Amino acid sequence: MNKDLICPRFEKAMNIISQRWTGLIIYQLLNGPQRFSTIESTIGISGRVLSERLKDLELEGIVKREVYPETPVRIEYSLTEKGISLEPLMKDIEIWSQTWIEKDIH
Amino acid sequence: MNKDLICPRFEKAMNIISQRWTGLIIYQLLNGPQRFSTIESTIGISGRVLSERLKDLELEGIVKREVYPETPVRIEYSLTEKGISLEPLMKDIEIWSQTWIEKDIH
DNA sequence: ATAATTACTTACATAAAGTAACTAACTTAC
DNA sequence: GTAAGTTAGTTACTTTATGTAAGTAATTAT
Repeated sequence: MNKDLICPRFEKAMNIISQRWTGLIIYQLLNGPQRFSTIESTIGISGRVLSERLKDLELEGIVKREVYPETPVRIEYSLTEKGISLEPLMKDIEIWSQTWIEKDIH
Repeated sequence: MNKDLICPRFEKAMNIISQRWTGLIIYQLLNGPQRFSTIESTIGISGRVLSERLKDLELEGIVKREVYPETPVRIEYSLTEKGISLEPLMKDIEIWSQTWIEKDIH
């Protein structure tokens, strides 16, 4: 009885973006390549879930992982072209939040 | 040690949008007012969670609930001005999905 | 030898979501 | 008038996701 089905591609995109933490990780990586511990402390995600999310995002082709064998090892996460293509979307959320979300919300 | 903190308003907005099902509910309501059972079957959410989400979205001022005392009762959910203001964002996700998500993904 | 660093992983606890049956209020069919 | 149907939920219970805190591997510094 439901006339208008939801486009599966839209649904897939929404599932990626709307997974907990994913948006903040991508937003954070728009500032340039970053290491695990930086992302972890900046957005306040647990290491367990960050590790999981970065793997998923790598599989989706949104995030790229690079190893620099220094001491201690440095691993940098950055956005691929596909990841960077999400920037306008992130900016939209930013702009929306500035209009519709109150200043004093914690 | 983390220079760039995340803007709390952005974070709040992201938390709303990125909560599971929220995006699809809003997207669905862009087609106009709809009743509980229609949303439920169109996006494939469980009644338990839909009920919860609609309450949250009403509290956020994004969704409006209206009762029509017919038989059986008709209750329509629709977007407020704040809700409608999310349309450009939804369209961006739609456009992004058309470029970056494969056709044959289920 | 001990401690420190980074990028994880593991085991366990808690919170969120899915499932399916149930309810309230009313109407229509038998 | 009793049973069955309708919508918009709720409730109890199960499964899945996330949080927490400790542990690991590789390497260097003290």
